[in-house]
Amino acid sequence: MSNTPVADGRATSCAACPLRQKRALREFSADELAIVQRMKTGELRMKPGASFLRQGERNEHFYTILSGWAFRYKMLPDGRRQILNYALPADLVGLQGSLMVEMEHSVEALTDVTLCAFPRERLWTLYSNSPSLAFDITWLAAREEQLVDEHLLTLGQRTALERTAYVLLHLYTRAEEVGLTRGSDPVHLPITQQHLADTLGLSLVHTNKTLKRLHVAGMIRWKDRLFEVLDRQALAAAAGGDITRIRQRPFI
Amino acid sequence: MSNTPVADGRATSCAACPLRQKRALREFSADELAIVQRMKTGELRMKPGASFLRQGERNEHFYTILSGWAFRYKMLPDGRRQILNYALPADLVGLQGSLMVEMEHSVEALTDVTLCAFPRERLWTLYSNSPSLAFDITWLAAREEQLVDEHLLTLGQRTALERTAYVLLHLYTRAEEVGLTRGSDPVHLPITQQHLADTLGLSLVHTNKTLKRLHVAGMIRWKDRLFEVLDRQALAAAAGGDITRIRQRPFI
DNA sequence: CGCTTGATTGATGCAAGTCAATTATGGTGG
DNA sequence: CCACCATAATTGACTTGCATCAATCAAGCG
Repeated sequence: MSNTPVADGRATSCAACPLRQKRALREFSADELAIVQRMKTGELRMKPGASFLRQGERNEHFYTILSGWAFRYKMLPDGRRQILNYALPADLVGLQGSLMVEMEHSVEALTDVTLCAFPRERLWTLYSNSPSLAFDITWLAAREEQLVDEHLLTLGQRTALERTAYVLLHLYTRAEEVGLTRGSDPVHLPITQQHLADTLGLSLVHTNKTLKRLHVAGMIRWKDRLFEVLDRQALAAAAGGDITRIRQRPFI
Repeated sequence: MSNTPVADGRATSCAACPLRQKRALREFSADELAIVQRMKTGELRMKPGASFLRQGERNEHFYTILSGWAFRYKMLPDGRRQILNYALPADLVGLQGSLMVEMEHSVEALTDVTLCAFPRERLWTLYSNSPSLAFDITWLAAREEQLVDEHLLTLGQRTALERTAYVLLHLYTRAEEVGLTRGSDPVHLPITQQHLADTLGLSLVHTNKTLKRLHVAGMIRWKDRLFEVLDRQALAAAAGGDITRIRQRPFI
């Protein structure tokens, strides 16, 4: 198999994928690159607020996030919403809907999002042609579950203050991991307090008051979508332990 | 490859695996059966209360539950415990610990448990030799995440009464799926109210009082480890929607 | 028979929810 | 340029769902 970049009308060739540069992501062989390239059908752009995967619907593609932020969520019939997790660049979304009959959650864009699309049928081809990539996909699924496990511990056992500290530190750390911190500290955190409340399982008002406590204590600054950790030690302590970091990770 | 059952000192041959009978589980080809058989190193028996996979430790095996109940949980340094999910026959546990460096949660037996053990290195062999089984493993990982997602919605958004109704209905349904209902109705539910409280993220006392409400309303009966759904309609309504059932599922 | 584990119940307190009003802030059309 | 509107953040007053504390009861069991 050739390692020549495939030239085709698509926006980006996988060999030139900007995500490949990231230190946190594992290297691909030329073979693997070619397989992913052949599986990719194109790119998709989403506007903030667009739900591109919806609970109850069958989805024909799954996606890797090339750029932007999104979030996975579930809703109850009466409108209560629980945000399950956030999806950042290099994260895989919609895999569940490709394996099962239909999606059991929805995914919505928070910023302009660029997605790399793979048709669900070709997942099977990938499993037949590349055990290593199949392994990576399982790894990503297991990693996602691990994050949800941690979130579950947070909602079930931590107090409002601990929860808030934990989730903020978690988001900050993940943004760092994929190089979303410009320069030193502040990250662009494209969520409202309502999103945070729906993540924490708290009311909007109480979320606001808890944030204020963290702010007054000098641990964080969050203004105009810019988020800054001022005292990581203290924030980690308030969260009840630091965040589990991932060394090297695969992505498709 | 032969479809003759492999005779070797092990307790059960995979071809004769009692779980194969279950309607809910997908059929295996002779090839697949042989591969699983070769991967299996033996069986393990656990006593109630034994934690056979532990948070922070590296585990050399992952397991399929052949019989019995177990639960996955995480703990905070100060002892607070969150039960993430329960593991019933045909469920896979410890996969995460085989993919990642170490376990991020623990698993403890609730009853006598028989496990089918697979060494972590052979997972790679399986991915190389059987795309279909690799696919099944990913399916199981995605399914587990789906269950945790639902649980997260429950803890984040549902009230104590809704939570309790939901989790009980969930457990009952899953027990049904793998044929744990003897005769018609009552299931052996091998958990204490403390387990349930740690699952729901509620205090023991409040869990007890909420159970009583469901009992008084004539929806459930739970006495001496025997659990019965008396009014499924009402219980589902109290839970805020019925449980997502799975038609056909794979297992390893 | 006393010990331990689990279930049950009442009294009291507090963390978080709800209600309601006010203050930015930015967009937009007259 | 400004009046108008919608979205988001903030704050105070009041309410409540769930936690905590503290007994009591029931059942197995060595």
